[in-house]
Amino acid sequence: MEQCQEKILHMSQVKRAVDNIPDANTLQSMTDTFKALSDPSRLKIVTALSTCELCVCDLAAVCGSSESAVSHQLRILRNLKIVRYRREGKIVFYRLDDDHVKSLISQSLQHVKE
Amino acid sequence: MEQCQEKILHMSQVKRAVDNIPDANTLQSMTDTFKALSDPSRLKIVTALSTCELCVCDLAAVCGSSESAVSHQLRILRNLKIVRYRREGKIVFYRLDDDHVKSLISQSLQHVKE
DNA sequence: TTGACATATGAACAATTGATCATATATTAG
DNA sequence: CTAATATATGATCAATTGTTCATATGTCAA
Repeated sequence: MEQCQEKILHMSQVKRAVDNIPDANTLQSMTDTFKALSDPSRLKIVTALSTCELCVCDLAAVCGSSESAVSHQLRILRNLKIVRYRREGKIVFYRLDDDHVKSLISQSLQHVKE
Repeated sequence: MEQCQEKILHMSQVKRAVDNIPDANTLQSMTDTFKALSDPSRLKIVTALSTCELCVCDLAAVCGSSESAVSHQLRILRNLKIVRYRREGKIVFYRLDDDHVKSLISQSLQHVKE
């Protein structure tokens, strides 16, 4: 191990690679975003919302899970600014927060379809 | 709950949303891809590899973790076709498998920078 | 062949996570 | 106000996951 640390094969590339890694906070936010999309229930919610806004009740029907479970997942997505919501009376409508999320979905779709 | 299932607020949207959700296998592959990027160690590896190819030894140095740990993570990334490798004597060089991964990284970076 | 080095893998353990159930909050109707 | 409905949240528990350590494999040099 020691030896290996000392004779890194491509020092300049390693340096460049290290410089290219985002700072710890940014990296953490990025992994949080990916983690949010790494659960089938949440990905279902997000892909569903990529067509139009939906309320919690509808999302539960779409995902085939309980409203409580959906609500828990929505909180995670909300905290990560992946979804926004607006209240209309008793109903809360959710939609995607920005277009980057749509991009993430479509890129991953293309990736797995190869 | 029963009641809610029966009076879905926007039936046509729900139908459209359901139709837009990829089939189970595709969805699983997508979540696997996101999961792969949802770990700080693996995201470090991937962002490092987005600059140039690197060997396991270098990646360990870049990530500040053991070569064993890196190797374990690389296997996961390999299985998901996120990275490729080529062997040159004793050294194994890793690089990103395709450009979709780069896109995923840059999109998530833009997302968190807002 | 043997020894050294780079990488890979298996097992085990600690930490994280998603679902469930019960309960709480928010809004409207009456 | 109270009742009903839609959503949110807290606690618990089972399942999953990343790291570590030990060991195995693969490659080259002598």
